[in-house]
Amino acid sequence: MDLLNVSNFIKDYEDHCSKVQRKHFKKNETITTYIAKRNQVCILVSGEADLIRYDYNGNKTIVEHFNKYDIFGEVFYIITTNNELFVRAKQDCDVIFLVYDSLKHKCKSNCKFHQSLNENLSELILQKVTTLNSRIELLTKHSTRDKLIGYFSILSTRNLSKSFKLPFSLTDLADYLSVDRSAMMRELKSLRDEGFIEKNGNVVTLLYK
Amino acid sequence: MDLLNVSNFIKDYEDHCSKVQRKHFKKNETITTYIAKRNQVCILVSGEADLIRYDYNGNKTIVEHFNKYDIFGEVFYIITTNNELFVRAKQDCDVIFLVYDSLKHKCKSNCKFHQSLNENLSELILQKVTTLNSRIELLTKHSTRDKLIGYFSILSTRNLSKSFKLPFSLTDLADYLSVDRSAMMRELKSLRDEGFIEKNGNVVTLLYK
DNA sequence: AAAAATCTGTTGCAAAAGCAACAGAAAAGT
DNA sequence: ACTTTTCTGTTGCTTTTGCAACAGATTTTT
Repeated sequence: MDLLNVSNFIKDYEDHCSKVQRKHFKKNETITTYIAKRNQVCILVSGEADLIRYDYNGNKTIVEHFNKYDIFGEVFYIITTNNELFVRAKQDCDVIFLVYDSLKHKCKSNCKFHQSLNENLSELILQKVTTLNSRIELLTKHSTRDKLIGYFSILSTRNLSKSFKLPFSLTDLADYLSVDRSAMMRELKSLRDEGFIEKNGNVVTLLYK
Repeated sequence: MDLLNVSNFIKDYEDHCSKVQRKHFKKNETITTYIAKRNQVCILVSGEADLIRYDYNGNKTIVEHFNKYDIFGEVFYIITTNNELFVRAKQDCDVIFLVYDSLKHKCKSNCKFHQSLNENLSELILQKVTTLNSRIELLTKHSTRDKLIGYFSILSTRNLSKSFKLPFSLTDLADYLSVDRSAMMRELKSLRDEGFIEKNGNVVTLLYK
């Protein structure tokens, strides 16, 4: 599906349908907290945001990183008491809030946008599955080095370039890859020393192959 | 959605629609290999199966474990050349094969089952997302011990009991949790010695809380 | 029933990751 | 422009993980 289409759908949907909210968030604000049974689906219309989890030890994990038109929300989660999950704006963001159950049933005004969004939603969810699978692939790598290389090659592929900007600070990158920051820094240094990568600020360039 | 309904839908769909295949597999047979652009969606109708990945180092990972009515298939994946992904039957299995694109468009006979399956499919995909998110939660745990405890409490919750049967051999469990087998065995021993769990064969009982 | 293959449990040693702490750089807030 | 906060880069030390190897138990195959 074309991203522009999503945008148009959202615009139309918003105009015709109740149960849809659009909100603006400033940098660092909390967009939503994952609370069970809300059935919440969110679409990021502009900006960037992270889904963050703190577990019972206080360990922070960046579970996902969201860009324009990514969907997120508590419907996708089994909420347990051991975790606190919330989405934080990394820049100013616009977000559409929907209720999943209300999508499945027709709305009162029987609007055609309802059906359209419904169809598109399954496409968006499918995209989410592929994203999550890539994430799992990263996390199952056995070493910090393999995680770094794996993540870099994802970014490289996505940017169609050997050079790309990291969407995270290094501190956050460690939380995303689920590794110790100091160990990651060490590995990053080795990768540079061994000539695998180049790094200037938050721009990384792959030198291999 | 009720599982029985899925089953009925599948039965009806099969009877009315082309582009649907049902096949039987014996234990240890390969159900499917993930090859790009196939657009394949599979539904496990009976039996159990694992999605297995071998990376370029020959490292084996059990990416997912499938039970009755789980869906899987290459549509959910971005296939890279570094990986070999396939699904292996752990017992005799029955599997329905669909082509994702053909689901989105109406079939020639314009059958009502098409639409029904389509709707249900989005529900099934949503379920998949929640499963994958639980998996990510497991994999982001920092120690082998936390992974074991986390996995055990998932099984315990799912079985509504402090006791449950592991669906894996210990060798496979290590590949599923993405840890070294010997390290896992050590940790398992400590958990037993410290009185957190009990283990008889492949039945584990949680003793805490 | 015997042979082959796989799985479990264990160990010693090597390598990697985690922890804590700190100083300088950079960014954000006032 | 100055202050405060966060981020980067680094290190010494400890703990955990990974590797390789092996023997006995269990399961599967012939």
